Amino acid sequence: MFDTDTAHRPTNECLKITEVLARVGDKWSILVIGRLGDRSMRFNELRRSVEGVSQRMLTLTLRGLERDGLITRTVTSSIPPRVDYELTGLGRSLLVPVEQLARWAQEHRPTVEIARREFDLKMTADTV
Amino acid sequence: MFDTDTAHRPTNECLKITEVLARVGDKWSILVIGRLGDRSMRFNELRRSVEGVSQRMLTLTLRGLERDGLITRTVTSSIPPRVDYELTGLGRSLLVPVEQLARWAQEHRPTVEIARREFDLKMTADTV
DNA sequence: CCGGATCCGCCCGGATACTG
DNA sequence: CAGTATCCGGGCGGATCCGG
Repeated sequence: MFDTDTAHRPTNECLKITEVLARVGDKWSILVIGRLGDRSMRFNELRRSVEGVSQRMLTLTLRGLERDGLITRTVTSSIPPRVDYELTGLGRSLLVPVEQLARWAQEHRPTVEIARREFDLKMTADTV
Repeated sequence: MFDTDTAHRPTNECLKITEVLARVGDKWSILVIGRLGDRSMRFNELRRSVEGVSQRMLTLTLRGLERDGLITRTVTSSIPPRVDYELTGLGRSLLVPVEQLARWAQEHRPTVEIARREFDLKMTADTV
């Protein structure tokens, strides 16, 4: 999979896709994209909303998303200055599969947590 | 989003989901899951297939996936020993949204790359 | 209010060597 | 073949201070 043909060309497409997924896979990116799904937001508004993200990481994440054309950054030169972030069309299109993934996570989280506990129990049992 | 209600409880569900997504977001996990989508595979078979993954990382990735109940690990004690990895039902269910994400990446990769180049050009232009 | 710049701890992840 | 153990360098990410 991750390829159109079943012959499975090893690296060609796959690596490129990985590169793109690297952005999505990033912890903060998904959360930020999720927050911007409803409406555009300002920097500190996002900062408070995501909660747990440091200023540095939020900045870097936003830069990355902007670089990939997933969000726009509009500066309003006023005092105090104002910067709004908003999903682009591309960003909104990404929202669709991301939401599906989120739904999967939400739906199967209990199952995963049970599996984790079972696994951890077996491990400690083996060690002891 | 990432929440059932629009009231957006900040941390409760969201953090848990992030925790689950952490596994999916992992670079190797997605690729391994993708490989196992078709059929079960042995360790070194996977190692060659994924291509780029180190032995250590493949081991860690497989442990994580097994811990989360996404794959099974069946040992056949023979000489040489044989270990097969296979997707569980849960793992296969995850394959669905992951494939959608992969499709998105495949479909929009050119757009993203163009955006990146444009962005980088603007940056260097500003710096110079 | 929105960042950039810097310092630095820490963990990820590769390389290597060794077991069953 | 399928790992575990160990070492270690690079980069991620937090904290802090400063600038517009």
